[in-house]
Amino acid sequence: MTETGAAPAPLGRRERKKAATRQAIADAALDLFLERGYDDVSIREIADAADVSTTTLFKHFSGKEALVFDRQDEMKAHQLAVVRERPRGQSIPVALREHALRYRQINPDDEPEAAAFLDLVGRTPALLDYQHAAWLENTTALARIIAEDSGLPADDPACTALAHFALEAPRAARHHQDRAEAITRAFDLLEQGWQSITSGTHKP
Amino acid sequence: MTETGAAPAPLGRRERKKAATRQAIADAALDLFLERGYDDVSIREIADAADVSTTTLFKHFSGKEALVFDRQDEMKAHQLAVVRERPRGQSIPVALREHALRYRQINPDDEPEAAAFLDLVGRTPALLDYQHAAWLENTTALARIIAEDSGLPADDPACTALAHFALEAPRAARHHQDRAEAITRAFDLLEQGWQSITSGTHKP
DNA sequence: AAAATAAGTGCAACCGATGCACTTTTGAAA
DNA sequence: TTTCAAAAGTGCATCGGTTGCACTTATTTT
Repeated sequence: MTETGAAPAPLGRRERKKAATRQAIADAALDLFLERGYDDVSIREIADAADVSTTTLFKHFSGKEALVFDRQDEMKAHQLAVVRERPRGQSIPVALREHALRYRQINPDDEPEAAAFLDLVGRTPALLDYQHAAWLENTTALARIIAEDSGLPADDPACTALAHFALEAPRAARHHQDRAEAITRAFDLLEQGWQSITSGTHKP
Repeated sequence: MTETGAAPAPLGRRERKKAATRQAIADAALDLFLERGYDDVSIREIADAADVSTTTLFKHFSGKEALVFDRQDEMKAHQLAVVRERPRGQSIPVALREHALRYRQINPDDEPEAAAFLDLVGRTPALLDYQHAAWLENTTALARIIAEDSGLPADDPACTALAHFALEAPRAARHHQDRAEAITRAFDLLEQGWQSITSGTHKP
């Protein structure tokens, strides 16, 4: 009753509690994962650590992988923003390339949390797959942006192809020692092809 | 006692029985899958139908998906062969494109079994993912062929990128009504890019 | 105050998969 | 032939992820 303030947003007590529970679960999960590795932590353990039942856990998260990528939505939005707000004159493939390269460049001394997180994902195949699948969900949105930008029809298959390949580029570079260079070369291929398609060749 | 012949190949009784068991399992699995759908058939049912234990089943197949793609090895080999034995003068991307297009063109009236199989795979996400992963395992081999053919170093990232993207092309075309056209356009992008890379830039 | 809503609980169960100890078959050596 | 070791197969128990169901709370609405 005496609690007056603390209601800046239109969030009822209920929704706040829900959010808190969700956060508690995600935090507990990430702690355990970082400490012992993804595969060596069970759902039951996480639920115990967060002091909820496994049933409750699965009402908040669609699966085990989703516990790790709690904020994947933000990353996806960020990726699209990078393309939309790219410097004038910069091509879309280049913007995507820069984004891909930047993502891999986090300094362990600078951002230890982010580094540990990336490491966790990087050494867990299940997480790599999940992340990549989520990544690809941006294909359609990205294709639309490309189409708008180049004046092609919104459903032009070439736009989808470029979007898909660009999102796939980091994976294509996976097995090379120098990943950054491999990514660059993959994007070179795409950019050259894209130039040919959008400029010349159409009508001889 | 009266069984005299029937040992033309260097296959002992043992290996024949093993192969028979494996085949029985795969057949039972495919029958059930086609009849009721992949997700609605359990491993235990398949094992029962083939009259073996689940333990035995898993000694023959690495997982549930592997029951469906019993002959994936042949398909992979075939794919590489298509590239190696392509008509003189035909580029590698074109050979891959033709192969990709041909794979999708099976006439239900002509090859009902193959059609039913493709349909089963096509409507089961788990199987699509598994198939695609197996598909991508050809990336390295394909990259090597591309490198040899174009005189680039065997580990040139551009070759890996082209191989990866080409294998990815069918997926990029997934959401278009006219899949064949979408695949063609995706390969156009790759081919143009590849030409630019291999013709120009080498040594000015 | 009562009814409607939604969070959370507890439990049992299913499914894919694995490990272990055990029996049977089979190929070949003794 | 007898014997022996490897390999195939079995049975069972168990694990971890996931879901369904019936049930108790807490909060919101009427």
